[in-house]
Amino acid sequence: MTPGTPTSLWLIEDNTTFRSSVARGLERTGQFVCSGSFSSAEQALEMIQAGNPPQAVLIDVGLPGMDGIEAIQILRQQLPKAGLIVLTVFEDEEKIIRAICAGAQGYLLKTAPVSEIAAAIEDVLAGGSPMNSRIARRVLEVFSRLVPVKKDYGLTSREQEILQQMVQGHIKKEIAVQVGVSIHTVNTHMRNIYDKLQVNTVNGAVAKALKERLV
Amino acid sequence: MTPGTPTSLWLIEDNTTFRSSVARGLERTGQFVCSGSFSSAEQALEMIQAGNPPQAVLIDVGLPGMDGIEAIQILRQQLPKAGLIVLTVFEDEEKIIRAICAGAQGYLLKTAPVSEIAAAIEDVLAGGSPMNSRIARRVLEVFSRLVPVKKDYGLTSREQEILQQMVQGHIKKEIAVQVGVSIHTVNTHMRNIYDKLQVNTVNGAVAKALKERLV
DNA sequence: TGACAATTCACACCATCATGTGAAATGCGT
DNA sequence: ACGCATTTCACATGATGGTGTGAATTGTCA
Repeated sequence: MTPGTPTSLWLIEDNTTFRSSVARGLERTGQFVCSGSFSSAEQALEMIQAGNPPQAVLIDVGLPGMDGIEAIQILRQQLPKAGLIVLTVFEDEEKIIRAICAGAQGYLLKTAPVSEIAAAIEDVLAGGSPMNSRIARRVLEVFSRLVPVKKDYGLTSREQEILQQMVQGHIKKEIAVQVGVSIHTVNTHMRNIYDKLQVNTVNGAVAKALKERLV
Repeated sequence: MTPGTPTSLWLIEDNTTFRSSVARGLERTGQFVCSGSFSSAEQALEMIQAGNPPQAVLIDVGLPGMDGIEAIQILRQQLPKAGLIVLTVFEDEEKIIRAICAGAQGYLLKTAPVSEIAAAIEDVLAGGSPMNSRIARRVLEVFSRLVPVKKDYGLTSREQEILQQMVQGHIKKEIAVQVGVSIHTVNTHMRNIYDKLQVNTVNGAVAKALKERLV
């Protein structure tokens, strides 16, 4: 990046001291110019109307007033071309997930040094998604929970097939027709499934199947 | 990390030249010792039986023979305590996702310098998930598409509570005791839940609750 | 205060499920 | 050829679930 083309930034952060500190640190590199500095999301959103959009936005999700997640959603809509980086203390899993789903492209901790923040901004604008690795771990955990590794309870293919039908909300009678066997057979398979999964109700089996992605 | 406690590593990579190069580079730091160096996943899996498991594994997913994804799954099961880092060329999205779902905790490009690989290993063992930022971007994109939007079926708090109990595999009688109401009340709530979720069996409700993260 | 949602409880009927018990056919590997 | 797992089917009984119907209480909001 040549000194002649600094990247324009917005900072949204209620802690004025911290905000100024980051702004000064980033500007000192010569790579950035802070064209907006706001203590609330509302202020930043007003500024959008005035034009002159930034190339990247650093936003704290623990803001007073408007919910940080909501702010990210709106910024993503209003500034589709801008890089959007969340700068935060270590949040709970749910908040991280929601921020990502809202459209955040980077996720850094406030403890990150200015050099790391600067690198992250460039990274986001180059098509990457810099993330603190501990946050990344959380993301991957949730991610793989959505599609976890199949545990092996030794279910046979027929048992898996019937369990899958159960997960789809069908009752035994329907499954019998669907699979093409008698209801007695379905009954027997269900018993064996219960034994193998160590449950004793349909809902227990369905819950276990979905939680552990057995089907 | 003191020089007296090097981290034991396995490298699984079919390109012998590259593998040796990485091994030498990592050992030269004094932080690591390559206790295993394999050109196929099969070889590594055999070694597991012999005991002496590594603290971390670097694996290429573009291996000949056994599918790299499958290898990761088995390694994750057999070496649950080991850090598992994928070292690869830039793969297609589907492969990245599957590797992560299989249990990979880090995802680096083969072009990464040894210093970055070394840092990544330490990072994984410290509870992080270092990822190349371009790969992270791909993950976030899929992620934000994959995570279901929490639909609002207008379940009341009591209904949510009872649905949650159902998901845990309890039967109505048990729920009545647990929640502290009569079984008739549980019955009524379940009816309303069925109406709202548009299902008519427990397993249907449980399935919907888990699939759409209602509980 | 009156409308409305949420929560609670009750009875009854039939459907469905869980479980004990028994048995037969098939296929696979040793 | 023999054992073993898988899959199939059957009968029976008590427990549990699903649904129609009705009603009382509580709290909230207009």
